[in-house]
Amino acid sequence: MDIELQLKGKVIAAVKELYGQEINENQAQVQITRKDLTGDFTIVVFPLLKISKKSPEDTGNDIGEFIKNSDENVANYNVVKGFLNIELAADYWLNLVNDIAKEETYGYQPVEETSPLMMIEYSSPNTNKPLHLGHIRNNLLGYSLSRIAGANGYRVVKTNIVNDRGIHICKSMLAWKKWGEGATPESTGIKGDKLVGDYYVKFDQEYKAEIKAIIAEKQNEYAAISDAADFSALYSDLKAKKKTKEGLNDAENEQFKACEELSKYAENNAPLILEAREMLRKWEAKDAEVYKDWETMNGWVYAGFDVTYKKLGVDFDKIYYESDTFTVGRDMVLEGLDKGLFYRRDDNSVWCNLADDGLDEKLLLRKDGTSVYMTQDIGTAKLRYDDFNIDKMVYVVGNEQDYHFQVLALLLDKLGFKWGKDLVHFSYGMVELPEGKMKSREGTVVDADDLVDEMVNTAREMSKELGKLEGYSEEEAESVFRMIALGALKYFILKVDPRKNMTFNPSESIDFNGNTGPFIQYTHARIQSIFRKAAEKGIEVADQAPTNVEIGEKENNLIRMISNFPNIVKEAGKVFSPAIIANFVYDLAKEYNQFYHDYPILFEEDENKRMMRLVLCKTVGKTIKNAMWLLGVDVPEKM
RNA sequence: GGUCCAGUAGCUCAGUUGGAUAGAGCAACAGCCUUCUAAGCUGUGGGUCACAGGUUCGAAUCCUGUCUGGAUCACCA
Repeated sequence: MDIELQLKGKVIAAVKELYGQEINENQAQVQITRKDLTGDFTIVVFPLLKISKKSPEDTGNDIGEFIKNSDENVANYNVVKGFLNIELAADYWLNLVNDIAKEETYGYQPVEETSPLMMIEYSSPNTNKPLHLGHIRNNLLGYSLSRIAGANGYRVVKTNIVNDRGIHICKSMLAWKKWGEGATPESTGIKGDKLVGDYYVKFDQEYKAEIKAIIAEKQNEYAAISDAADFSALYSDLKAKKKTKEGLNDAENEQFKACEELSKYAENNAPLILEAREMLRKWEAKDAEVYKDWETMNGWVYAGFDVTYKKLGVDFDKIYYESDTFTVGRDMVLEGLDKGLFYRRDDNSVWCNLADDGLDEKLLLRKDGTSVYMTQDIGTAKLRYDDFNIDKMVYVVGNEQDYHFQVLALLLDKLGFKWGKDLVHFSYGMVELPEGKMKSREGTVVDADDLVDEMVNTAREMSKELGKLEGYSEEEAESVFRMIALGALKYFILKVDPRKNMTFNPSESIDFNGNTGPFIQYTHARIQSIFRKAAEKGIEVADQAPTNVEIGEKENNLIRMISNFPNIVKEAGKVFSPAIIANFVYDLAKEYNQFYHDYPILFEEDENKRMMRLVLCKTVGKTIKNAMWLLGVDVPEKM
């Protein structure tokens, strides 16, 4: 029974009884009372003044009196300005605590065989680079969302699409072939994904050098810029100026065009890129040698990714590889072409016209018949649809892909996927450094493994300094350090509204005090400590609280907060936001710590009060644990 | 240029189905451990909610315009 709804009903009944008018639910506004005022729920009477034809105060008093007389849960009321504050009886709250105390999975809805199935795609790495901070946000969001969806009654399949194919892999492979001298993760002791990433960087460096050389050689063929001393400086100046309001004048425009043309020529004709493209062609033709190298290098990368995923505590139920899906996508597109959904241009490329939906034309197959990004996503969708009976598909992908997913939804719908039209692109913001975006060229990328390791080290140092893990074995202590480190990192990332860009300052390490994961974990550990002490003292904690006790202000606040948890879970599931859970559990922990500070628990002399507080502590602890679980964060018994 | 997203304290962020005096944390300063874990608690200072209009009993929240930042509009993925 939802007390808010019940009060709403009372308001509607009161207005009918007192003023003889039917009002709808929106006019009966019930909200939680501000903390600094007396009361539990507040009814806003302003919308009712036109009906009552009385002052706000009189209207409030009328309705308050009516509700007090007709609802046994209501103990009192008061009216401040146009706000009617309702106070509920202590019994009501204590019964609520006892209800909550009975439920082990408090806040979660049950999942059955017949529950709808939600597939959540996240992570989706390329196999040419190790995972970095941006991927961490993606992974943590995806993982948390999968748990939130589960708590909202969905069967969940966590999935990952690995972009293991394409020119980027060939670049790494080529550099390794040329300069690697047979290096392997074993021979160098370097983690597989890092090793492959190093060769990707190596390729880029050499490629840039070649481009520069070509530009130097060909610059004099472009009249507008032939006498420029520094090509790259000129080009970037022009680019910058083009973005300003002033724009470029005619002469500068000529120069700009020449720059663009020349750099494009150089980029497309550097020997290295030509070689890489040749390699991609060979791969598509299943050339034995290229294929073998590709499998080897990808194998290294997967081994490296597995380590990182494990470190982060995320996993998948089903992994797809683009190398398996892109041909399926091509077939789907060709099928769509037969059905007249798409069309072929003179140059043999295949397109879809989305003008009716307010969008552009979109390329689906290149003129040489090969797949693009979109083709691959269509193929992946097909395979997934064959494998699972998907009711809802969620893609956790950065907001830079907003347009892509808008198009994908339309295409999948046209191709007849029932979940296509309302697939969810869970679009999250970028992680930025104080100076702006992370740039691999400038070495400002924050590596995922390094970051986690650093956090664990900090947690270890801090814990040892505080010396609170006496009696724990080395192993047990290590697992607590890891729990705290990950708690700090995960909470730091998940507490921010996912849609927004967020800033991460690597020079200021992630905090362990204040609004942080460890603060919440600490609160949980504190609660468990009380129960250890209770056991020592021989106090047995009952399952249910006695109901014939008074409750204080902070106790009342706590009960109100935990009773709201199921609503928070629903809301988080509805709008796909772990941040809502994170902010809730922080407020709860903060409130609990105040209670803990101000109220004696084990030292309370009144036995009934003591038991009531103990049961309350138990429900708070459980709520914290369940909320943190939804974020993918474990809570320790001791820290 | 078109489209989308954002702008709240020195910094990082909450708060948007319109509601009361806009909240936390960090940083600064001042307190609280001979009772349950001080990774805690209490207090002080810090705000033109980007700007200008509008809608109304009431706007950080909704609408319009402007400014600023970001993303996107590829035969890259």
